[in-house]
This record gives sequence, C-alpha cells and structure tokens, in this order.
Amino acid sequence: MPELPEVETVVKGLRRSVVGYSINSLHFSSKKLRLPFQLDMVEEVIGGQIINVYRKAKYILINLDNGISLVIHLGMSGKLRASSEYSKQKHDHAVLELISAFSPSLYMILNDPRRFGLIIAIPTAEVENHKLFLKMGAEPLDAEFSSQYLFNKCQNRVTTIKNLIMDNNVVVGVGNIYASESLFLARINPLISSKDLTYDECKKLVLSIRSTLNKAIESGGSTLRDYSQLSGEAGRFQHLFKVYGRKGEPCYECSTLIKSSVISGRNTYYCPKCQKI
DNA sequence: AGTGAGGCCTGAAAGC
DNA sequence: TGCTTTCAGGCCTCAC
Repeated sequence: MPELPEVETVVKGLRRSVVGYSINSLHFSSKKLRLPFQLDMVEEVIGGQIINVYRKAKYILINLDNGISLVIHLGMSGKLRASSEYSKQKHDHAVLELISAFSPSLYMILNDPRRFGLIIAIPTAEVENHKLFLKMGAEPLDAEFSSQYLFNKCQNRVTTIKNLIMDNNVVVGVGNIYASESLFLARINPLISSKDLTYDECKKLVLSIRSTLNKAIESGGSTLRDYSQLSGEAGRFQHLFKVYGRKGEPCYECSTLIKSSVISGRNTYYCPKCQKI
C-alpha cells in the first residue's frame, strides 16, 4: 500500500533512472483504472523526453520536454517496476518503452491489481489548475503546513481531528496509518472534535505528522537503496508502528491495551491512556 | 456548503 | 480441506 513516503521513494528512484529517456511506445491494458485512459494520450507522449519527476500529494508527475506531463497515482495496490525486458504480469495496465542514446532501452510498467490508481497525460501548464490538484490542501512537509494553518482549519470544521488530517483539502498525503501514528505521537485522541484542539496541540500535531512521515521516508528508502530494480515495495516503517494494527496489545509507553474505533468507516488505533480525551 | 456514507476493486486472511 | 465472507485502502460521487 503506497503511502506518501513510498510514493516519495518511488519518485526519487524514477528521477535517478528515467530522466533523459524518451518514450518510444506506450501500451495499455483493456481494463479501466480510476480514470479511463485518454485515447489521444499515446500520440501526445510518444517522442517526449523525460526532463523531471516529482511528487505532488500522492501523485507522481513526469514532465516531458514537449509540454506534456504524465500523472500517475498508485492507488493502494499500484506498483511501478522498471526492467530492461518486458515480461507480462497479471494486472499490468500500462507499459512504457523508454529509449536513450546513451543507455539500453528500459521498460516502465504500472501494475495495479485493485485498479484504484490512474495514469493520464495533461499539458504541464495546466497541472496546477487540473481538477485533481485544484482544491488540494497543504503539503505536510512544506512550510505552508504550519501550526497556525492547522489551527485555523480546526476552528472552521465540525469533525473529528482524525477526519480532519485525513482530508486532502486540508493536508495531503496523510493516510489512515499515518493519521493514527501521528495522533499517538502528539498524544491527541483521534475522536475529539477538531474545534477542541488548542493552538499548542495543533503545533504538536504538525510536528508529529512531519516527523512520522519523514521517519517513514527514511525507513521506506533504506530498503530501496538499490534502484537497479525500481519497485513500489513496502519499506520497513511497519516495524515502527506504535499503535496501528496493535489492537489489544500493550502500549509501548504505558502498557495500557491499544484500542480501536471506527471513524468514518476507517479503523483507528490509539492508546486510551496516552491519548486521553 | 459541509459532512459522512457508500462504492470502486482484488486478494489475503478469517470464518464456517 | 474448500468454500464464503470480511477487510484493507485512497479518493470520488452522491445524498442529507
């Protein structure tokens, strides 16, 4: 399940392995992903040279030198792999053949069993105003995600703090796992109303979200240091979970048993003592 | 308008 | 053992 840290890791890997290559061919499977493939997409991207790869929320953006950008999302089961030869695997949905004057050709494949992901092409100039990105909240690792920013958002909403930090219109890239982990680190109960958070608690939460994501990027990256095979495989951050998936197990801080509650249909884990209401 | 529920989708795991 | 059900997750659409 690619969370923001894994997307970041994949992006770093792509940047090292595919920048400079040109797209020689592009093939799709017949199955639809979250958004359908555009029929004219193939013509637009063929011949384009990859000049940059970066992350925006959990989206991977690949800029081409012809003014077109590929936008890829891994959903929850998506993986990108790269290899010098293409051998078909179940759930391959897009296959890009990349060529370069200086290196052997390379195949980049999007594989996504659950098809929650997407791959589309849009003009680079329109990325910022595209439907997918228009109403997007702050990047959690950027300065715009400040204590004051979060505090203001908390005041204007009627929902639990857990729902608020998972809302992409507030802050992007905080999935179910990192919401639980960050709230534990900040010692804030996930069930409390966002309006009840003090400024100091917001400050603590901002720092906790940043720290949790950064640690995950570090441990996600460590297993993927060798990018000879580009992969979306999970890193090692799951061994660092303090509360997620630990229902009924003792809290590492106080030995109280970890509880879980369903908030908006999502399992949420917390320590009832460390995260008192 | 803002909020929350439901749906998409497959495969692993749990339940029977 | 083999079948069925449940659950996981991001993000979109759609009622209230």
